Amino acid sequence: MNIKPIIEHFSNYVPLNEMEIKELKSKLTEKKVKRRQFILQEGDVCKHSTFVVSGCFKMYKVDNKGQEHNLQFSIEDGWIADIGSFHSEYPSKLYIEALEQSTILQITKPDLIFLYKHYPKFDRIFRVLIENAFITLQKRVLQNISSTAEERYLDFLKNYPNLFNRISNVQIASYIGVTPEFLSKIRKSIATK
Amino acid sequence: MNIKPIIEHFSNYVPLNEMEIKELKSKLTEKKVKRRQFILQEGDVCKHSTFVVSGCFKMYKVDNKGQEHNLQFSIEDGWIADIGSFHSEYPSKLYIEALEQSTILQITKPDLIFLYKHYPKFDRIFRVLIENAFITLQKRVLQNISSTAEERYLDFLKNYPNLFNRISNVQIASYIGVTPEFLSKIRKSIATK
DNA sequence: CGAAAATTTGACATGACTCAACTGGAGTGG
DNA sequence: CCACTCCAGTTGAGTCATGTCAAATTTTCG
Repeated sequence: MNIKPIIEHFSNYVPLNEMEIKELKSKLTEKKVKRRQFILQEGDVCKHSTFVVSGCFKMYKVDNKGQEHNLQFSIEDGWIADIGSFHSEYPSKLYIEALEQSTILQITKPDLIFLYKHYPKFDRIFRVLIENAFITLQKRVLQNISSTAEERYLDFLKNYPNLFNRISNVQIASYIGVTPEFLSKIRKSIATK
Repeated sequence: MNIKPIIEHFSNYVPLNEMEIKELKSKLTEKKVKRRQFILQEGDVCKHSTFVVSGCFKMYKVDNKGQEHNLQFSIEDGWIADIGSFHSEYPSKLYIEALEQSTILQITKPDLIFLYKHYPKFDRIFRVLIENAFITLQKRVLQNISSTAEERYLDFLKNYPNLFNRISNVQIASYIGVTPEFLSKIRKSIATK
């Protein structure tokens, strides 16, 4: 199991000592996931918080018309989980699906709580991680309520330059909240400028 | 200074001991704020994290057409701050304004960091607080990208039953991302059902 | 190679915005 | 207590942004 990526990831926030690394390692499980494979499906409780070592995931909701709405993408060095379900242990309304062949490291809630309890540094690390995620999400809400679809698309390209050439426009459309057809028209209109 | 509300608020997560209460108290500042008064304006760094003891606030962005877009409301027992600006110490793009005469308790970033450093329990508490805020915000994003304006309005009424009879429809419209005129039409259409 | 998915295009429908006008309180000052 | 203003809310006409559906074309990946 290669835990180097996650150790380096944490070290960006607070360096871990030997003991913390050892304990963390003992709680992590490595998994290989194929394209189109799910690591969470609607109705299941989200049992793991997932760190992406390599590959790409989307988390989305399916509405009552059967349409998918992307809430989040995660690539290497990112996290993905339905935090609401993970903490409350209620069934999730979301899906998490691999967009590419991926390698992940997972931790369960009891194991994470063990780390919080015995190594308070993890409280700190995850506080900062989620603060950053919160800030990102807040920007997205502001954009949703104040920008046109074209602006949201251009902002997506700017904010995720390493993503847009890796996922399909269908996925981007679902993320910015428009139909694929309309995104296609937006792209055409941008191109002819 | 009445710090009882904030102590009880924290105790919902983790009980504080005497020492922690004493230190917390020494870091908090109480303020009275009048209706329409700002506690944050665009261009200023958000210097305080604010706990609302009583009253009501809105946090919003003004777009380049001069229109306001409400990002968040906070009433008694809630928090409000531009967390991005607070942590990065960059100028904020947001306003925070009192909708009612209010009483608040504020803490600065250095004081909060002092608490984090010496009383790790606060890392825990604020991790949980922001996790909850994150979950709430995630639901809102999902709604924005998957619901009609009418659905968003009905959900607002359901999710904030103690708010909708306290703020104007102009404010609600700005929060759910429609014009006041269109909200008026939505309300009429709902009423005639 | 072949099937499935992604993308594009066009005609048409509708949700939501803009602007301007009007109504009806809730304060406020004389 | 009246006249006045100010703001929230409503209404309607016209417009624009975006969605729907169906079909043709291209790309991707197994």
